[in-house]
Amino acid sequence: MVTFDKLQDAEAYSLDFFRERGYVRKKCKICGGYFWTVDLDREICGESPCEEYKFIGKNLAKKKLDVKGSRETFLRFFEKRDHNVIKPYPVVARWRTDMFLTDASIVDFQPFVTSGIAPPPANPLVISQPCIRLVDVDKVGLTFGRHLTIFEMGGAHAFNYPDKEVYWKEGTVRYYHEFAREEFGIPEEEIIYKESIWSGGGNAGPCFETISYGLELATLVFMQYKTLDNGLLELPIRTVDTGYGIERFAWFSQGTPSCFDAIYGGLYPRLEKIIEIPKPDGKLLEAYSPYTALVTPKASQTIMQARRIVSERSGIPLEVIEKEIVPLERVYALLDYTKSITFIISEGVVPSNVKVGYLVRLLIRKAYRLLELINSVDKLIDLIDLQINYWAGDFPHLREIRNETIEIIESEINKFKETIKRGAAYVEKEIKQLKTRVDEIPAEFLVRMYDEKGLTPDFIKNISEKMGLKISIPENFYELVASRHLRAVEPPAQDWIKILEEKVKNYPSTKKLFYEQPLEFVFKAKVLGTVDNYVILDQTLFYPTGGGQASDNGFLKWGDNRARVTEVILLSGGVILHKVEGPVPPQGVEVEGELDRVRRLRLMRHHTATHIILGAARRVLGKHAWQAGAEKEPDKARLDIYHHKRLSREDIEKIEHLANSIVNSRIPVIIKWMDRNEAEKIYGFTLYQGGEVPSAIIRVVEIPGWDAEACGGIHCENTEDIGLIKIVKTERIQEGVERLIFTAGTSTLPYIQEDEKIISEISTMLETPPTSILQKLQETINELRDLRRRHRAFIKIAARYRAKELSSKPLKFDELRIYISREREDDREYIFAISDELIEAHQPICFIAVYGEERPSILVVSNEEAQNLGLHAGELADKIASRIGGKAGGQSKLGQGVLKNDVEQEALEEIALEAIMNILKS
RNA sequence: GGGCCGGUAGAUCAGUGGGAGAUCGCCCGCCUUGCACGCGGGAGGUCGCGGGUUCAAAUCCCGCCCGGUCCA
Repeated sequence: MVTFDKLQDAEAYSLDFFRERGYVRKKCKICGGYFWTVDLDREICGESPCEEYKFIGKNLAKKKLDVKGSRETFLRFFEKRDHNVIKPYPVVARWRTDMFLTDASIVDFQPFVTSGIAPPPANPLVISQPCIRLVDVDKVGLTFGRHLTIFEMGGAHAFNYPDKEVYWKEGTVRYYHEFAREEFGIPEEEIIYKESIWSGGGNAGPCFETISYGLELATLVFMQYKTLDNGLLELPIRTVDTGYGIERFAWFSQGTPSCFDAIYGGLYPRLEKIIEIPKPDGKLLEAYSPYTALVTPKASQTIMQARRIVSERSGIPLEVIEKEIVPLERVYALLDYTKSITFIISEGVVPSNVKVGYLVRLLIRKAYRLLELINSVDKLIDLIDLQINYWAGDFPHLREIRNETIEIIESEINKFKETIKRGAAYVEKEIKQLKTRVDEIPAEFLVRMYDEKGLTPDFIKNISEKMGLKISIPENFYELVASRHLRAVEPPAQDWIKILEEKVKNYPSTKKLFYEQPLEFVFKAKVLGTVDNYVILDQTLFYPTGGGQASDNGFLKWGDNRARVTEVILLSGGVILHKVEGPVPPQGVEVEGELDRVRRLRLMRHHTATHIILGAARRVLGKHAWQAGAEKEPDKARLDIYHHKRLSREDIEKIEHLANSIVNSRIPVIIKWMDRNEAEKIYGFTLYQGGEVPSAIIRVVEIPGWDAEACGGIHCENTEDIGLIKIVKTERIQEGVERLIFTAGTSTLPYIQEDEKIISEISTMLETPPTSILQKLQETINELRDLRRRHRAFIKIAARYRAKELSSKPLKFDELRIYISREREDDREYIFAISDELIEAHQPICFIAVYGEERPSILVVSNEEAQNLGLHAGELADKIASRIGGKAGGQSKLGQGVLKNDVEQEALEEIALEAIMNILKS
């Protein structure tokens, strides 16, 4: 264990190489950082924002290179120096649980290689890895391409084991130096090595940032420590982690005003046919570009601040920047975003509101808003298509999956348009209201609209300005949003697994018999010990819960004793625990284990069926249909897959047909243990449907020609053993994730029986055979509607007669007319209709009715004139109700309530009149 | 995985505990050569589902389903 200060020791950066070449260590007078240079007069480290770019418009490199040229130069350089070239990994880091996107080349080898669990595919190796970083997404364009959401990181990596040293700091810096000088012709005095500390993903180490002409071209990291709370721990494996900026080398070699010109220069002619590319004066650009080095993409610097700095130093007025440069920046950002979108979607990510799907949704929305700003809102798909064609030469999978990519993005755009449309109507309405109360839009409103409706402040600004309400967007808007989400996080529950692991840490790992003998159900084993009611055996046939497969159940027997095994779990140390009910076998005894045979066979069928269904879904829905989760139980299984639409009846039937055709084809299921790197080479990363697998050797379950997955579950020997696969239900558990619930083999029977029971009961109730229940039901519904309509009509007629009857004999007090009626029919509509008929005249009228048999209701209606006499209908209703037993209430014109006891006409009249008299008297 | 918002007529939505509403669309009539507009009339609803509180729930509370959105 060492302290963090260790990383700042000058010793960590002092190399023989520097002494040989005459490098000296200096302190930057601007940023205060240490750097190495051969230029004794140099006082500034050269890294942005300390210094502006010095290579713009110049021809400093040996040759001009595009991205491909830059990449090839890099790969071939290291290939010639004994590095094996490795193909790039996906940009979606599905082999990792701690991150969504590959943001550095070393990510490909974490955590298994860097931690020593698995060997690297080669050592040393070299790779050009497309990386995606979204942290500075809003400032892409501002720095003229120093920052990109997607870029290629040239990684030359060496893994140094205690017993095998490849190369370390000296070798790394020498390679870089040779590369910069020989391949790009950068003179030694322009190659600066700046000291820095790198830390990320729980690791840390010293590093050099290499700088030439104001541009950082590479970072050479020496990953050496594991970071702990109180210090650093030396790692057994020291990793050389270099990141050469492929696009930056291309930019430097071309000296174009922006990095985007270097990356996309070849694309501009075709791009211009789709959108207008602003063309500021070339001299203006060359004058402006060097000072974009002064922009730092940090949250603390606002975009306006950044612009002011560049304006001051370059001497170009802000108005000119706004008019000439900003539109160009938008096109730059658009190019970058659409490339990121293309790469992510092409790897089968479905836009959604969770996980990586959310990240790509944000990108698509940002690209869409940018297109709106340049009046080309319908061109997103054209740009995606352009990117596919532009990069497909180097990344062929982009073209292979083109149609699917386009369809998913189109669907996402349509969803966004809907959101915008709904949002606009809502905001207009809200602003109309706000205008009556305030004269400026409150910040809280902006935050609420963003949080609830996904509407950005600039969108609201548009609308509110049109409607003439002032608005100012707070600089700390996104902090306000974040603060809305600040809530105390619940501490994680006490982990009982951890406690068990601690208790069994001295036991040897349990021998697993279930992989060798998947169709054996009885075994003998020795009891090594027990913890509470958990039994530890030396070996077992019981499969523990894992990989989404439920555990086996069964019995342990010894002598005349029998214990029921209800759960089996595998602890991280390799010890398997058998949870038992009944007597617990004593330590040292030999037991006979017996599995619940039917349960196990059902689990096997469901597991193999899950692989088959996944293969079918990927064929029916597309390659984006990755597994999002799965669970196999004896009576059913479920598989969650990514998909951007609800599954139609047709989709489901297609999947069922395909899956059952694999069952019928009687395909043997092949299971083999393979070297991790080799398996990835043969099957690709679709192996990891179930998530990461932390080992050098992985177990591959293959249904030849259909599906291959890294999987620890127990499977059928042959697809035909499954018998039948039936999807019984689908749900959408989240946007972009569909859940398929299905059954295999005889587990299907209860579902069929249940359906049949329901159909048969409906059939009986409708008094019609099952084949015509639909028609009969339709007729029944039609009839119901017709009856309802007629009922309403007759109520009106009946009420008119009843009202006429009542109005002929009102109780009168002066000009007040009172109608009191005990109605047997329990129909409120009817009573109201009578009331409406009676209440019309222009004199005080009060109508009191009790209706219904069981729990009679009371209704009191007073017209305005009656209310003026003091006859508050609600109070009157309550007074009457409380006399009879019951409660009521209401407003002055209308009172309602329910009575506990029945009341006849005479009694009702007596009580009601008394109540009215009391009110009139007071 | 968590937070927030919403679900009322075919569509868009109003309705803060006391009778289910508006606009558009639909149907009929009038006006007009015809269409559109205009005028008059009409049909259309298990207020997402289930439970609770209450004399009384579209409305308040709880759970679920569905949709939207933000965050990790």
